[in-house]
Amino acid sequence: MKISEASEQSGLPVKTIRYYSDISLVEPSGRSNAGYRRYDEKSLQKLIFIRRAREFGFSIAECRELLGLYSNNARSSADVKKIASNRLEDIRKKRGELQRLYDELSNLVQNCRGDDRSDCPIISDLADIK
Amino acid sequence: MKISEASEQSGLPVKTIRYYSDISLVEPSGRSNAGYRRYDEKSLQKLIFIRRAREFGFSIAECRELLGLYSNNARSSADVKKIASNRLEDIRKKRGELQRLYDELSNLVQNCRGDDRSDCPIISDLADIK
DNA sequence: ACTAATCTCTCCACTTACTGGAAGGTCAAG
DNA sequence: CTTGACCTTCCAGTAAGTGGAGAGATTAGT
Repeated sequence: MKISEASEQSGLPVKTIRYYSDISLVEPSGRSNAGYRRYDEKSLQKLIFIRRAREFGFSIAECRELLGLYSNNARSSADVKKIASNRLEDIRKKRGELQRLYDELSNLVQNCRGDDRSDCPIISDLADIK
Repeated sequence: MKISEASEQSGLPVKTIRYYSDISLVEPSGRSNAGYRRYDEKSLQKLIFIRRAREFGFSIAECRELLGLYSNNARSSADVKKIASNRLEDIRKKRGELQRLYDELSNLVQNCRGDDRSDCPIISDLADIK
């Protein structure tokens, strides 16, 4: 199939698929006479794999690693679990930070009258005025 | 004060302060004969303001906007509240996505034995194998 | 006064993960 | 045979900095 069909099937933009080809993350299975990229089932599966992994927040570097494991039947599930656990830990941290942020900011917004007066606790707090 | 002291006082790296100067976000109050950036109390306060706003996840563009409001005594607290509320909405969304992600991924990790066998639910799920 | 260490300057390149656009080649339909 | 949709490569830009090179300035110690 051509790149546009691979795009439809995988849910990735054409540009992104080309980009993955450029960085040798997912190479097309071949090229037509005119130089058009061809994708077969296997390369399509890899694209889908990457799309999902990216949705899970894995970086391109991690995707590359996971893809290696994915293609390697001799992999151990321990290797995969390690990468996923690291990612899980990242998410845990980010979630905590985000929550703290949310609490602080919503507190500020609630204390702001939101009228046409110029005194505003959001500005004051950002400016660190005691 | 020189840039290194502004850095200490504001909690921003020297490089970042120079960057903010380059993009005209916070200009130094002046330059020494030798061309060294000088920062006074006012410019320092702006740097601190920006650092805190960035910690709250405001983009540089939003910081620029907030800084305009910060410096403008004729601002209305409604303007500020609007920007902050948008940001709050972003955080709410991101928080939801992150939570969903966390649940899915932790489910996968829990179902993975993590031994030296090659079958692994994390890989299977990413590959979208039913 | 001299020297060495520490600043500071500008400029350039690199980062992540793409996205947009220009210029040009290819292919199928009417 | 031409039109329009597709494909190619290459160049540039995004956000928000970080890192380093090479050169000038300042400061501390002798």
